[in-house]
Amino acid sequence: MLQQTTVITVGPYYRSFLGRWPNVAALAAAELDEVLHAWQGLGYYARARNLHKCARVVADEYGGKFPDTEEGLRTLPGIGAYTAAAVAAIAFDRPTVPVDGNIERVMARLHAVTEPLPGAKTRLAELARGYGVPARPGDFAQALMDLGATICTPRNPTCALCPLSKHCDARGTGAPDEFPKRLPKGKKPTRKGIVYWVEDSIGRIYVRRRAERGLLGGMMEFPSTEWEERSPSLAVAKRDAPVGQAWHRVPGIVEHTFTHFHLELSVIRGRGEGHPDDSGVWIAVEEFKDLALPTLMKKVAGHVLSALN
DNA sequence: GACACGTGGAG
DNA sequence: TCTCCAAGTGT
Repeated sequence: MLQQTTVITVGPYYRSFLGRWPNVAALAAAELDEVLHAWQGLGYYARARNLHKCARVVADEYGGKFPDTEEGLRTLPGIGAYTAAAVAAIAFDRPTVPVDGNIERVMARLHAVTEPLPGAKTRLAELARGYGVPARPGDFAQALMDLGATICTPRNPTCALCPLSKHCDARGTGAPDEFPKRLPKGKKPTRKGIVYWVEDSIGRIYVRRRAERGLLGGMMEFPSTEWEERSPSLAVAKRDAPVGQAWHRVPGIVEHTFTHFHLELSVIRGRGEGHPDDSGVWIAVEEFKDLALPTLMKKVAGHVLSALN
């Protein structure tokens, strides 16, 4: 959960997961659907699929016990270089140094590394591991991460409180907050599309499941045209609708920004029936809470519902 | 190595 | 309002 996500955001999800699935066996026994639903709003949904798959691998192939080496952990779904090292060090006291974004920043400042990220990753990891084998690997890692999270912060670092300030090369430059250097980011493209909000004779809405892989994988959605640089015309959208007829455009636009592109969606409302899609279901608005609806789709629903009032 | 992959809080 | 970025991983 903490991969690319703040502790504050994760907290409630973590407690909810632990309450509902207190151990690996319980999570392994859960349906992927339940897990995705519980994950909704947390983002990076591949993590939810990996977590679930990981629980099943540990339950089925490791007798419910996690491998206790970095190498063994590394083979599990969703566990990469950082998490394998972090679990090995913190849970199993293995002599290794996980390197997360916090530690990269601390090292970049301590040594005033001018090479920009992401190219500098290898160098920063070498620096973090260059202090010798830590006597208490878990504490060493968490000390550095917490230093980064609370004092050596991305903006406005509190150098006056930093136990390492006298050794910090970036502080000597007078602008420690300018480390680590980063390559300039490219501008995000904008994509556009048209969403189909289709209602049946008793007021239920048509939703379907997205493909397992890729963007919002496995989450539920309202059908839409492709999202491309140019939105299709309304005529084309109506012609290609997977379900529905008697369309009316809902005024306004739904906007959402993903990691790598902006999205602008128009919505058309229509009436329909039937099951054009294996993964499609008709569902009352009141039941949306039972679906794994990503934030984008909640915005769409909110947009349509507010337009009706 | 580069890119895809969400979301919300902070400044 | 807008940019930045967070206990990264998989392809």
